[in-house]
Amino acid sequence: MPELPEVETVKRGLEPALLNTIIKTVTLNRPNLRIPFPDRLSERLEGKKCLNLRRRGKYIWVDLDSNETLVIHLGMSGSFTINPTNKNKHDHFILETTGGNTLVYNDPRRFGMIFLVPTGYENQHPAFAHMGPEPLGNDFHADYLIKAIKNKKTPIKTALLDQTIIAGIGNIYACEALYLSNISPLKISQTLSYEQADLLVQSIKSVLNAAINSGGSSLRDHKQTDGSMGYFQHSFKVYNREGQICPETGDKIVRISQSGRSTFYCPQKQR
DNA sequence: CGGGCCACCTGGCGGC
DNA sequence: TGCCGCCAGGTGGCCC
Repeated sequence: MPELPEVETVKRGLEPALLNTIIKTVTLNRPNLRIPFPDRLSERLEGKKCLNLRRRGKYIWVDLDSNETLVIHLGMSGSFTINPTNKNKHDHFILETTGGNTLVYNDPRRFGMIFLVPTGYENQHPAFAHMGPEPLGNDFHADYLIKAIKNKKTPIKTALLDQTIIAGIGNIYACEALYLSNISPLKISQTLSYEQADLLVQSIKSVLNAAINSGGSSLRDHKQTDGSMGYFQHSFKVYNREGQICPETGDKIVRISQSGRSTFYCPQKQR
């Protein structure tokens, strides 16, 4: 599922259940997700207080009072449910807090990741060492983007998925932002004009903020931490809309493949 | 180093 | 109803 808006939605959902509470018990129903769970994970979490929740790109960071930060990535199919009514297949990681809440991580495909980093040294971890700026932050702007792609010969769609250029963009919001910017996903990155880069930056910020305000997107079975669905998928202009009509041009939205991922766009509007 | 390809997994869907 | 191929929100290793 999850790109920046969905991860942000999950982080906000976890906050009331985790912040300033103590992790009472940890249950691991298997030895690994995409990577093995950290050594002695349960002991390193149990009895620790959650001091702060943060998000970096598509990762959630939970700062503990043990000078360790719990890092969670939801992969393609990971989700959290707080106080679920049923046990489900693929419930892999479960936290119970002294506040009386149960947080269940479910992930059918197990592309998710859970690991620990020393608090304050997050950026030394390989996952973050070369990560690009937060798209909603002040240091993501046209000057930055132009510089970041000035030697890039890959299509701009592919560049938007590169987490070392921008953090948190995935396949959906890359397609949506390019549509809003009237830029072809096939356009070679280094050929973007300053004006196009500026419009793209504004479109990225705009679409991500709109998605966050809608509670993220619910594709397939992805739900929020309270079990409810996000709504932003109804606002997709091109993603998953192959063959449908672009409201601006009346032409059909097409699907192509770039770097092994589907790209949806309106060839008339996006040149 | 840049970039393409593929693996990692399970499950849903459409076609036959 | 069942089987099969294809597709899926991400990441990273390998190879050229």
